[in-house]
Amino acid sequence: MINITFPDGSIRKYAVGVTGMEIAESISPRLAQEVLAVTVNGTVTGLQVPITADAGIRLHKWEDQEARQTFWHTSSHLMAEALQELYPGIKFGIGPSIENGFYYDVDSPQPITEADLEKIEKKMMELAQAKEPVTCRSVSKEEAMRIYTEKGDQYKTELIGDLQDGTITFYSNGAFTDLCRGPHLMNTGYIKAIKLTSVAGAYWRGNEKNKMLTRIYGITFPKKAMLDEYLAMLEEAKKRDHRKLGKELELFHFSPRVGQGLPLWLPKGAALRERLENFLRTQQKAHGYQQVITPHIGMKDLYVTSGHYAKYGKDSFQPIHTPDEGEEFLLKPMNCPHHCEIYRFKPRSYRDLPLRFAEFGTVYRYEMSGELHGLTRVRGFTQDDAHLFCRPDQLKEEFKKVIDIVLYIFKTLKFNEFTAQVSLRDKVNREKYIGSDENWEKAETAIIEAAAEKGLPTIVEYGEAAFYGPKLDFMVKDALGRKWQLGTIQVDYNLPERFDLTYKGADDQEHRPVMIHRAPFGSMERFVAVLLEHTAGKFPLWLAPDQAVVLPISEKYNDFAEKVSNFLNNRDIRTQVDERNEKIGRKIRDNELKRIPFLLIVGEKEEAAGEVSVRVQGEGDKGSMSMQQFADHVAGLVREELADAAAANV
RNA sequence: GCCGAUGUAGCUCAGUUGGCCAGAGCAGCUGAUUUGUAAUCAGCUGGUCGGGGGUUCGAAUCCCUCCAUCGGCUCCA
Repeated sequence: MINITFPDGSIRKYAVGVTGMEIAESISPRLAQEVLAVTVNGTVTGLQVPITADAGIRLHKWEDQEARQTFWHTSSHLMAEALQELYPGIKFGIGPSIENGFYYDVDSPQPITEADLEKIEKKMMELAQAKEPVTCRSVSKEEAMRIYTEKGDQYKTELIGDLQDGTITFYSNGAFTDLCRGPHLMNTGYIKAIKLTSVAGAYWRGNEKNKMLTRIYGITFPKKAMLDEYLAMLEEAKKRDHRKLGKELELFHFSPRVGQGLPLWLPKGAALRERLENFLRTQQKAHGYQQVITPHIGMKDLYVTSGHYAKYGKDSFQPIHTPDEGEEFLLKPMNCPHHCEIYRFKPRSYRDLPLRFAEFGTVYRYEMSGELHGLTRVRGFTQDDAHLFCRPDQLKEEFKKVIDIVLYIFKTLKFNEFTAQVSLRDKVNREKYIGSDENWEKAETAIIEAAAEKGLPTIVEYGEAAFYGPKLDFMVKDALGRKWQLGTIQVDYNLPERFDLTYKGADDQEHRPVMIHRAPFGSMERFVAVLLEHTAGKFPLWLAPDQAVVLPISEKYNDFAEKVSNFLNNRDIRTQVDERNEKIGRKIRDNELKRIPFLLIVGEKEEAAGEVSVRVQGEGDKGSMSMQQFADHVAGLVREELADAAAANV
């Protein structure tokens, strides 16, 4: 007998070799129906796998991520089974579960397009309804290799080559057998709803130089209703797409004549951006930053010195030549070298440090055409950049202060769900980075310690560092759950060396400063994009391009409406008048759709009393109040929005 | 850049197997209406059917090519 310990601490005895499913059945038939996977001693496994020794277990229902991952992983095998039947000769790459669903990379003799998905879904459904059991067997590396070599499968043999003998397992469902670590569902019958979402190309093993395979994405559910719900959720998310909202709310526009990836900010978008910039400028001023301004181009040599040219030069916009071809300039792809030259303007003393140079610097990068994406990935954008030059002993404190600014901004804008990612060098490919190991280690330590001391939960990613130093990146998701890097803070020992930056220490010796690169928004473009998707265009009051629109009942009250508008604009409440010759219902509808926070209806009553009738966006009529009362109300709300965050910024 | 899909008026979309001067709603303009809390009525304007080339008696529709967009991959200083 073996002891099985449950999460609540209770212990039951079972025969050796009991499976997760048998345990579930022994507890209740209902549980046995709902359970999809089991964690045994911390490892998720299939319910069909025998347990041979004392163990702690947790049974997973759909609500648990572990159950869904197992469910989707089996779904990818089910899809593979269907594909194998429909496309004889097809070869398989990898087919994992992902955050929402699964995919399988395949190399098919005949092309598979979106038109084929329905056919594949139908076949999958057929196989699912057969409730084929999923079985597992261990094989030796030699045997595994032999099986796939016989099939002439270059993909699986390559994968097996990287595996250790004794750990190799095959999973089968119906006629399909796959090299796989598991875990899997008991059988394919759990899968009741199937949607293959898209086909895409994907390089084998993620390497651009390898063959491109066909990746088929899908998602499955144990109930039909859950699929419908999921699809409805996707539809909702599409409504929040910043590209759609940007058009509807007249914030920005892309013109093919200007060029792809080069956004044109419309008046309302520019107003929004200006608010954000002013907000940050104010913060930075309070934190001892000084604004600087630098040109949009610089001599090529500047970027050769910084090392950026060697790294990105050939993939960038090509140099601009002077008419006599004597000199070469680059469109500024980053601000750091310019700020280094500002540092070099005069000899610096240890007493001057830290120096904090901030600039809303517009930069241009030649992103490959397929990488462009709305405002989140563009070729011309403005960084809310700053470079902090400090003494080594000031580094950690400075870094922590920057974390404070980033958190303050996220808090104010209610980005409550973000991931703080420590981006370090690739563990193997050290040649992609410049600078000494010693400096890299110092920089990495500074970041990790500063984050820890701020109590900031972080994840660590290798290979995500900038080529000159490690970063702390703040990632936020868009409406469809895609992660984007917004804020970034970077430690750099390299550029100060390359630009030979020094300061005179108290010891009368020259010393090397450390540099912090930071951009709390990341870029104005990307930040506005993510903000749009988070708020669905309902910006906080302090940011709304128009805070109130006055709606006269008829043209007779246009003069009074004008008066109200002037009154409010004089009190810094951004107000417009809707003077169109339309019925009030129409004006309300149109301005509600434009997400105007306050609509002020004025007619005979209001004019006589000197009042406005207030409607709150999405909430309807709130009754009337005097112009002064309304102005006070709005000012109070704005103060609250900004003060809340200030209070949190200890 | 790579794989796949899409591209019709400022916006959202119809356009049967290739066949009369290419349609609708919204927006815009003009007029009527002077309106009380989510779309007043009427008329008008507006389109090289993404660009270029080809097939055909005839192309929005079929083929080639380029451009742009969308979903991925790769990349992201």
